[in-house]
Amino acid sequence: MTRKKPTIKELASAAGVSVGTASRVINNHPNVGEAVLRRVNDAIERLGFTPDSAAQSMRGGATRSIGIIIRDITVPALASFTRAAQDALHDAGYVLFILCSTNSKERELELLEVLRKRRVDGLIFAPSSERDPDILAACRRLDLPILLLDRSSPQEWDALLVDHETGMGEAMDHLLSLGHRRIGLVTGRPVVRPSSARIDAYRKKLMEAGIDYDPTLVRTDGFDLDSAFFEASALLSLQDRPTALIAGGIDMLGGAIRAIRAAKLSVPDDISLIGSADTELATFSTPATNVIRHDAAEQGRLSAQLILSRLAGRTGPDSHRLTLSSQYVMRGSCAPPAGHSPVKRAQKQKRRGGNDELVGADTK
Amino acid sequence: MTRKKPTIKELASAAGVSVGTASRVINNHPNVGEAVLRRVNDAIERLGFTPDSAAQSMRGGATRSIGIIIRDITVPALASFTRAAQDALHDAGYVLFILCSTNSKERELELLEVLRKRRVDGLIFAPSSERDPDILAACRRLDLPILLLDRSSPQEWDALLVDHETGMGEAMDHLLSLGHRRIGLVTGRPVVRPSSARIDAYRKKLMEAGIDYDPTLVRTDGFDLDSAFFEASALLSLQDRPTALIAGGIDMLGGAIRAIRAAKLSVPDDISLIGSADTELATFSTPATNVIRHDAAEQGRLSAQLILSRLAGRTGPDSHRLTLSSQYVMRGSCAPPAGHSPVKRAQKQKRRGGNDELVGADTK
DNA sequence: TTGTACGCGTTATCAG
DNA sequence: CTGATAACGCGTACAA
Repeated sequence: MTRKKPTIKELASAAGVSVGTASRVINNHPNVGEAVLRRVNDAIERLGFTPDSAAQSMRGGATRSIGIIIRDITVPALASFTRAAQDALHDAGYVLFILCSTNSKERELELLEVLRKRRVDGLIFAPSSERDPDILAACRRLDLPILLLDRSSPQEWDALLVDHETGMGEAMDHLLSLGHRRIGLVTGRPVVRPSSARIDAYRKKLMEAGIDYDPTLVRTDGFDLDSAFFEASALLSLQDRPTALIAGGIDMLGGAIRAIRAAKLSVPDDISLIGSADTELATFSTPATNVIRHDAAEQGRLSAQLILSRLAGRTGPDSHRLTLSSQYVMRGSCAPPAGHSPVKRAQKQKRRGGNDELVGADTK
Repeated sequence: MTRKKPTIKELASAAGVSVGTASRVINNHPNVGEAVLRRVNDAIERLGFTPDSAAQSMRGGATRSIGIIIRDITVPALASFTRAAQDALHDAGYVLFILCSTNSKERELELLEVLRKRRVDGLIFAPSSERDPDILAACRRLDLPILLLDRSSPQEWDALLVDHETGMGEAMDHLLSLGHRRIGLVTGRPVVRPSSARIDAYRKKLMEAGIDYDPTLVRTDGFDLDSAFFEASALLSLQDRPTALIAGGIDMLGGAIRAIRAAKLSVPDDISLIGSADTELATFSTPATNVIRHDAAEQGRLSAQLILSRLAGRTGPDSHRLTLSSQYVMRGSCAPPAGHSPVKRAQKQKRRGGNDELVGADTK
């Protein structure tokens, strides 16, 4: 039974070689004698030797670890993202420090400090604001490759972006074609791309349909479930309340549903509903909820790939940006507004709910 | 703008002191001169100095990091657990390496190796089997404080346990009182406490009710959603299918619901349904699903506390174990079996679904 | 092909 | 109270 973690010195003496030779075997350098190699490998096996990564980091500089700061690992889409990124990084020999910011600036700064101490080799980050100078300064002093998650600025860093516009556009098209003219939108504050992109697409589609933009129908606060509940409730208690509601955040559908229930409304008869991530909740709600879907796991894999490629030596001021598509998935949560002449045929199909679903155009 | 990460040597010379003094200031040792202290702290601020934790680990031994190996961070209850544990550990100055095993033995061994290299100070672990000798050996060679998550053996390690018996017992009592006599149970393989405890409680309650135990009604495979779907489907396609179904795993409710839908059955009229974690899905499903609830976040906090206390010096062969209660939450997913004389009054209340819920006895 | 010796950034010990 | 120095485990020039 092996006791304490053996050092390379012990390994060397056990194999009857010098530490230099032992090190060469460990990192399989070219010039090692046949017999010596076997002897050392044997000892490695016998002692259960593993190089101490702290010491390695100190010598070589790299820690083979990268950090991620996200809002909350408790949000299903973010968990999927993180899981996928971690798996990919693991395969490349990296470990991932997963840190949750709760979308708080103070906490973000604190976590950046943690990562600085730990000297991670890279950072995947979705800051709570794209323009906060303190956060940007803290990032810069890290002096690391950074991959922004769905944040478009600053331009100097790589970014993995989601094309919210397309999915949102398809969703709006659908609602408008059903006859909705008052469409509520709850999302995060527009200091961050996912919100602003959604709002842009929302306004654009309204304009195309010749409908005036009514700012009271767009409520922006946190991306979290509680904010969603609160803001959705506000919309639903308007005297001229919207006939459709879009939850513009991956964790907001639950809050919206809760608000709708609290208002004793039913989906889709009283109000049509669209969510922004394809979760268990969206699938199993009754009726199943239409969502703007994007593949979180794929985003995680690609993020890992992007940052690894950067770590692998790509350097210079040219930043890489990757944009992933989103698509609108129709299920049973949308219908013509009450009092509107219904398009029976199409509606019946959609209302069947559950497994058979229609995916919007941009499927490829 | 601070460039590279400054070393203690640079800090010392910037402050005009020796590295020894600098170090003393950093770790606020008692004997430091008033003026020198100010001078050094000033330089720390100015340079943005942070001690390199790799170097610290090398010197002191401790890495101030602890590892957790869990099934899948994508499972909501596990995400909540992990998040809470991480927050508590963060407050104590530790970082948490979150690693996902997918309940695979090979992967577990691989991840244990990762943690060995990284020299974490402690491990929180829910192994896929309580008795697998390879895993136990790998754990032992880590030579670390280990906290088992809902695993009762081996006894030598601390453990945080969930009292599945109580919640399961209450659930069974409810079903039996409604008149169910054929109750299906899908759960994980009984190589692990959560499964075996559930099965034990299930059998005990049946026996008390004078009902013969029918092994065809208990299906054990993975704890994951797909296994749940598959095993639940098998139960539902029995010629004499159960009138109630318990999903005995924190990630299994979705699979059970999917199976029920695929079988074109409806809850609770055709079949009563009980889940094992209080998730969004359980809350927002229609009808809202009865669950056996336990507080994952609280478990996370307590786990952190337990392992910290162990790290703080508690030593010796005496292991600490903490058991947390579970409780049965009644909502709208259970009813008397079809054809059974219904208890109308009680049922109506439960069927109202949604927010008003009745919590089982053990509420304290 | 192999061994020796130095340095990475810290902290702790020991003199002064 | 402060400064110099050894040691932690490893990789790598450089020497043999």
